[in-house]
Amino acid sequence: MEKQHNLSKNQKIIFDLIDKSHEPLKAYSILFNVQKKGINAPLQVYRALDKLVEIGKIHKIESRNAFIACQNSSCQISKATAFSICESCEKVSEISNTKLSKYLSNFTDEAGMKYSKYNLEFFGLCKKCKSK
Amino acid sequence: MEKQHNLSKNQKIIFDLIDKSHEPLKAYSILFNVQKKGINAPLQVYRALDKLVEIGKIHKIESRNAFIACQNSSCQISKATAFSICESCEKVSEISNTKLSKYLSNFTDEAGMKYSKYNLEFFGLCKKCKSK
DNA sequence: TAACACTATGTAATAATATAACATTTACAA
DNA sequence: TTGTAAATGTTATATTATTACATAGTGTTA
Repeated sequence: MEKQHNLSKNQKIIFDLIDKSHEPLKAYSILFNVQKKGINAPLQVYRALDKLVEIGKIHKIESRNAFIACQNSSCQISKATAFSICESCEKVSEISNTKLSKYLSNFTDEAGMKYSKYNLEFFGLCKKCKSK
Repeated sequence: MEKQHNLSKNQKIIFDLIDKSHEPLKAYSILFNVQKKGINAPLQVYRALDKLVEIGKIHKIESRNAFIACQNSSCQISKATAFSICESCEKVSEISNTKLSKYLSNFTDEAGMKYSKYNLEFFGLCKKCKSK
């Protein structure tokens, strides 16, 4: 059983916005969009984002400074994430591939270290953009 | 044969600084350090960084907004990078593991796409920090 | 060598992303 | 009901990165 996290008011507002979006959202674009709901300051957004990332409801796309909802019900706690990013249209998809995640979780470096946490970003052209 | 890139004056100053450093450097810390050499503005730093990243002499650690020199003579052109990052002391090492890079370069997603470009960041505790 | 294209530089202003510090309130378990 | 952790609200500020415009250097080729 996953731990149930009851989102607070701000967390819920911001999660709902990100979850409904079909593209990664940036912090200040989120801020702009939630101002009518009484969230006025960057810090309120960043605090909610931090918490949502921490509990695995959203992920940060590091190379884009943007946030998307987790597409993968099984990674709510894990911090092992993989994405594909289209360099033309900026579409981002979360990759949930058991083989890949097993491979990376079991990866052992030269010093014999394993890492349960990782973030992988693949770059290329999505199907649509490729066929243009 | 790799293409030889003759670094310009600013590029050389900034590359040398990063290359000598034992830790990733941030843009404004670089700026501070090269002011005595006549580089006065952020843009001068960012332009050099962009170019150095483009030609593969340095890499950006996305999760840290910092730059390190490429440790891997064979990735001067490739944009396929992997790093381990210690969450305690922030030590960053470039991983050059042929198996890993082959695995990732050959990875095919659900839609049948391959990606020659990727960035992977592993997080954990380095040996030193683990034994504390 | 002149003309051209391309790359790099210099400078000022500003945009975009993120955090510090402090006061207060809410949720909820002991 | 009291103590504690989490969340909120607000202001100010720090950090990271880009736009816009003017100038200078480098290398090619006519």
